[in-house]
Amino acid sequence: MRFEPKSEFIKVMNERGFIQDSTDLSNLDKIFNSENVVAYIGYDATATSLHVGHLVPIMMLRWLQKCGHQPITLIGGGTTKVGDPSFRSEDRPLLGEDEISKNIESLKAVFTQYIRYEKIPNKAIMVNNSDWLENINYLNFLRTIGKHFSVNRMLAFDSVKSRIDREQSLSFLEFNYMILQAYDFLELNKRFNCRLQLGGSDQWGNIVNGIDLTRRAIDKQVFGMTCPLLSTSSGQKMGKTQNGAVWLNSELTSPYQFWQFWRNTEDRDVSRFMKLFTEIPLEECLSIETLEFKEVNRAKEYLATEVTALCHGRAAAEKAKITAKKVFQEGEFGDSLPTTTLNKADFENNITIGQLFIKAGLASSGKEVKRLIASGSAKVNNVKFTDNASRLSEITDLNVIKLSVGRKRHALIKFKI
RNA sequence: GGAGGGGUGGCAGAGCGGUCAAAUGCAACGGACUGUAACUCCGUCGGGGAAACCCUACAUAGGUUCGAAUCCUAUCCCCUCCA
Repeated sequence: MRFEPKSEFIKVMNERGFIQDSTDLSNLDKIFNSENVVAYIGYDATATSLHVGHLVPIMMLRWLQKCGHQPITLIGGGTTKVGDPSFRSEDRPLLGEDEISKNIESLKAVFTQYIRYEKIPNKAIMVNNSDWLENINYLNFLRTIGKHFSVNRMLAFDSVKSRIDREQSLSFLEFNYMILQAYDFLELNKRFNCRLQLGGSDQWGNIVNGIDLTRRAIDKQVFGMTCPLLSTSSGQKMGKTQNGAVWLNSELTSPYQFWQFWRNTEDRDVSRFMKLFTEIPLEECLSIETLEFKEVNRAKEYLATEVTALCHGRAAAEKAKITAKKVFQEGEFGDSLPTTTLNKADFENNITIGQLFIKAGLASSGKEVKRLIASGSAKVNNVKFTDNASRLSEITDLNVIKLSVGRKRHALIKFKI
């Protein structure tokens, strides 16, 4: 028997493929259908930016708001100091205060891109769990919260089980993480009547603990819903490129690179990604599945532009699209290619052209440049570059040059006397 | 506290005196094929240098040896069993 959601939100989640797991979905649907619901997602400030893997839960929250409900974005300023051990084989390195507060700012910037925090009735709330975690009284916490947790049960959760099974140490510090996250949920319920926690499927254990705690501590029913963790159809973990993760922060991954990432989506994933990462109407997303290959290829541009527009704004997305067109179809330069400007010292030292590849981020070492030259994949202004000994002074046009590695990786070098 | 096993490249995991910048697999990068796709196949994969060539690396610090990832000593960390 298929589940037919009544509420707008659950319906969207369901048909666009957001739901991996949910507690009591039919009841949740009823509530969504009759009331305004407050829901939250939480992210720890463990990295300088979020990456595309984090995007799905954020999109869930965005839809939630669109459907008239109220989102809470929780920043784990407190829990970051503990470290989530879920599905990790080793302890996380402990982050310092400075780093954490820097990361928090970056997180906020991403959230505000997707979610509205002002001027509408159901404007979102931003909270930081350090507000209530920092000053917890240990004994008091153990007696009121700790008593609701069964260690036996905690050990049985998949998220830590493999760690235990493999006899890898799980510090007491990290073991407490799920309790703290559970406590967050309870706290948000008390403060804002928050009744739903969203998250990636790796968060299931933590979410369920929060639900149980809220029931035991204050006898209220709250809900959890997780989305699938991203992977491509060929089974790759998603969001990785030659430069590492694809970040949502434009300083770390430029809009052009971001656009390129989506442009290179596999055929089989285009429709699925449209449903998850854009607001393109469902029918249109579904129609992709029946397209001929040539049209699928066009659809990837559409996908890339829409995802980029959400993340970096419409203008940046269009610009990235135009650059891509120039670079790939016309062999031209394109404004939003990664650009490096040379400084005076480079001229004085008369560095080698090979070094330019390193400066442009197309190669990580001189050795690599050599390899690229040897394989014939390094190009300067679309001409195969073969002479590793050539130097800057041999460049005749001191305006701008394009460096390329392979067919896909391009960068510009600009000159400034 | 006692006995034993182990710490190797981004990861996994061989090597156990020289031919080791270190097998193999994964990841990554490049090429062929294409559609800026997937699949498959091929190549590359510590760093500096235009090059000759040089420099770091097999937990850390010493030692033995012509020569050590490989042997010895100490230290740190992880695991197993016993108490």
